[in-house]
Amino acid sequence: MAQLPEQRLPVELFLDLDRSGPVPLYYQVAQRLEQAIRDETLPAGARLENEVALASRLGLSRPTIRRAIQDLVDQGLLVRRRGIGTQVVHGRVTRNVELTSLYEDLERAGQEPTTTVLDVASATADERVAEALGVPVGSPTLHIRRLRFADGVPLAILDNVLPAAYADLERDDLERHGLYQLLRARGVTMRVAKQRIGARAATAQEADLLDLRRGAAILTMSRTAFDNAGVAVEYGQHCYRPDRYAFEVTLVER
Amino acid sequence: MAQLPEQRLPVELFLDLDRSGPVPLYYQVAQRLEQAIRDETLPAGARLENEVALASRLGLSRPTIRRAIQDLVDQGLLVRRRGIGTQVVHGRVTRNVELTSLYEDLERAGQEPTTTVLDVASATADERVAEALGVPVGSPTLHIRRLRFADGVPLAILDNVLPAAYADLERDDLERHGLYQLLRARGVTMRVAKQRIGARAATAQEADLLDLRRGAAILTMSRTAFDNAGVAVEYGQHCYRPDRYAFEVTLVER
DNA sequence: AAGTGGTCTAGACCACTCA
DNA sequence: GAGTGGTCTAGACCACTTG
Repeated sequence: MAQLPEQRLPVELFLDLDRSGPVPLYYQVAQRLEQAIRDETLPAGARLENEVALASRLGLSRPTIRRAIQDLVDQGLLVRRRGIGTQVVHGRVTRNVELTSLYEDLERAGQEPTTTVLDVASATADERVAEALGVPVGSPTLHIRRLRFADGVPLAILDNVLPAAYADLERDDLERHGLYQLLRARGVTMRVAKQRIGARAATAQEADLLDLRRGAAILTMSRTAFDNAGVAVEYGQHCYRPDRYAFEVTLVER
Repeated sequence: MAQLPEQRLPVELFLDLDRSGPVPLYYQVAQRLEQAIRDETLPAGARLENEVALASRLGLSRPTIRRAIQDLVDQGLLVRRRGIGTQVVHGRVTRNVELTSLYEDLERAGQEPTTTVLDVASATADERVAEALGVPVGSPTLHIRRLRFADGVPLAILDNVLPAAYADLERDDLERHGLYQLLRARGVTMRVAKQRIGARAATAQEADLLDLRRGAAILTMSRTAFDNAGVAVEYGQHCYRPDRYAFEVTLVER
């Protein structure tokens, strides 16, 4: 595969770094590099200037530059080889799957998300829920069952269980906003999510809700999300219409 | 949620750090911390000793300790909060989904993977393949179609396309080893993979091969993998029996 | 031999949280 | 105010790749 020559990015790209604001320097650098990759100022295969030179040219220390580059490596945009250099990965640039909710994914994709709340009820944790949330069996919880539409077409059935601390979530709020939005508005920060993605045949009820034939294939995802204290915030079991939704994942070897 | 007291890990855990060998110090530290979490020496919710104290106690610099901790944060095992400290995440500890192949996943799970090669043939890249591999339309490629069994039960149909550089892959090798094993044996290092996971109904042929009813739900995954030069090595389209396979993914907010 | 990224050090100052 | 993680610096030495 053709090895493109080293690319010296114009310093101008980095002239507006803000050293006094709250945004870290490595983040500002990473943003500008990412932009250069996305608009193909740095095309696939291009070799980056070496770290030491780049650092000195931008007036930053090498660790700061390294941190910026590492972030892009972790996103699958760059590849580093010792003794060789840093290059832009070939292949289409995909958005990173961050810890977002379906609602936000749809908004970003320009599809209009709407929600019908099928059920909101207090309940106690059975064994499965207790295991997932890390609470004792029988603990009070809130069960939510929603139907999510994209541009008016039914897309997913969302079953969620939350610890009782969030029992004051209102039906109205859930119709108008995504669950993660509502949680964030109460100061909860989701930090880690463990997901399991599978498939199965739709039940009669699911097929009915999603406007599918009974027994049609559906995509399933179960997830437990944890906040920045490491405590489970939410356990969800979702199923999606596979003709309208898929998961994108980028894996990077560290 | 209960906040467990600070946990001072015994220095003994870290006494056998090897400063002369090729294994980085941060990696050795991360391994020992991970082990302590997995065997619940550090139980869920436990607070770690602060970075500065830990560094001085182990005779390492703070950046080295930070790097070790960061690795575990990226794996979803630890959570950090400024002004508060570092804690072990609640919830079951899951193995990290690394950039592995199905063959290796099965081996690690103790299921015996076997493979039937359905077809191996040279071909030229159509538009879809060209796009995925980043090669011109019409480029020579190698198509491979395999049926993968776990403990003798059909599990997945694996369709793969590779650049012509790997056209010498033998049917025999493919029956006996995983594709990624064979690639690694030729010095290829996979670094980045972009996957798309979905579902659909099985075709008659797929149902036949996987021992399912026609129209049964199957789990699908398409993937492009890139080597450490950022060049596409493999494009795969796989489908799985959903009653015997699912994808596990851990997401971490950076 | 020259050039690259990988690791490690020893500090410094800051922002945030809690009592 | 004391303690925590977050950022940043300016070096150093090493391992690896290429010519």
